[in-house]
Amino acid sequence: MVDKLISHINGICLLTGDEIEIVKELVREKDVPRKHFVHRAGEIAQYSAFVLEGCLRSYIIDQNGFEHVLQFAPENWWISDMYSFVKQTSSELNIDALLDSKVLILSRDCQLRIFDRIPKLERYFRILTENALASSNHRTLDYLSLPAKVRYQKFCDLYPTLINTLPQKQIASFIGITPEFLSKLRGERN
Amino acid sequence: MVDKLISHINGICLLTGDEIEIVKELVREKDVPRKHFVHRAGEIAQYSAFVLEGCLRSYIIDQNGFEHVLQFAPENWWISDMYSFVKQTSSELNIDALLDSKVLILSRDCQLRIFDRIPKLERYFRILTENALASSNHRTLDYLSLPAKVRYQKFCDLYPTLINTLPQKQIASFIGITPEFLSKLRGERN
DNA sequence: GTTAGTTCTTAACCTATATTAAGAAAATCG
DNA sequence: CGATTTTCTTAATATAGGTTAAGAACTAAC
Repeated sequence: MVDKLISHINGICLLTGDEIEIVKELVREKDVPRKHFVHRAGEIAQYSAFVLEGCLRSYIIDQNGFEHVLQFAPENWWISDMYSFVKQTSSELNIDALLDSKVLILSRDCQLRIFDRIPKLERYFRILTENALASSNHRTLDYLSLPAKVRYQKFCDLYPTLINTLPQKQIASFIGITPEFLSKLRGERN
Repeated sequence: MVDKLISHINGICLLTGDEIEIVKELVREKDVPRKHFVHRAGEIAQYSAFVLEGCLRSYIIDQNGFEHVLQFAPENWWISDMYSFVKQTSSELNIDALLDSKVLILSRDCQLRIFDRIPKLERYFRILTENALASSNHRTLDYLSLPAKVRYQKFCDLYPTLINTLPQKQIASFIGITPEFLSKLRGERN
């Protein structure tokens, strides 16, 4: 199963046989059944997770007890609380599985140490982070400038797979509206 | 003036004398008077800018002609259209100066080439990008979970300098409300 | 220092989206 | 399979924040 990560890395920068071995030793495989947590608010994020199967999500719970989804992570995505993972401070995010999932976990410690041994991996993560930032910026702009209906349409275009596998209320939460309002939008002709 | 960038880099990973020389050759200093552009929507973002003095901003103009601020860049910040800069696709953002400013510009080309010569700089940008993503995530969560008034208070706490130097309408745009509504919020007791 | 352009404030009115509630449909689990 | 929980829909009502407009307060430019 680790091969899935290796080929993801190879898609960005080619690893030698030795380097592949090192990577294999650093990550640990883990099953995450639906509704089980990978990380909880209040803790420091020690790990980043690469999704082999299934789908995870990160979200906060606000003062009124409502959940707000920051990220979905289907197959081949990394997920963590970036803020806590990078600054090693207490986290506000929860990360759990929306479907029965299988992940690889990598600790921040290992990650930083590996950057010195395999600079290619620093490049790999630099590129992933750049892409994530670019997407995040896009999402912010959509938020600032588009009404909910258009944000929903864009979500459907961008993540057609998720539309069919995830409950609508999760998607409503991601685009920043209530499930009731999303249901209403969907009910409207065209 | 380039020294300002050098010490910013040194704050994250120490450069040798030789490396400093290389950096100095790669960037170009540029004056940007208030209201002048560093980058325009429709073009591909060739450059990222490091602000030496003054303050820049990136923003989109929506279908109704309204501006929405994605980022402010006061002294010692980098600014670019990350999406366009990374993917080398046509940009939707404008970047201009809110105050008379002085910047250093670095092309994507140079940046990528320098990563091979000075891996330390790949690390520098990897770390900056991680931090930017962590902040961006935070902003998204605030957006999803907090009312405008609280977002404004957090902005004041986070960027006390900007509150005094920038017009309120720019700040309203950044936190995602109209200037009229911000004025109303500020008028309310406590 | 006058003029012209911005920015800020206030207030009346409007709208997108939230809230509440209750039933229908679907998914999960024993 | 039936029972229970979760999700989805619909509709009535409520509200945060937008729109419009007009005057006041700044700022910049000559």
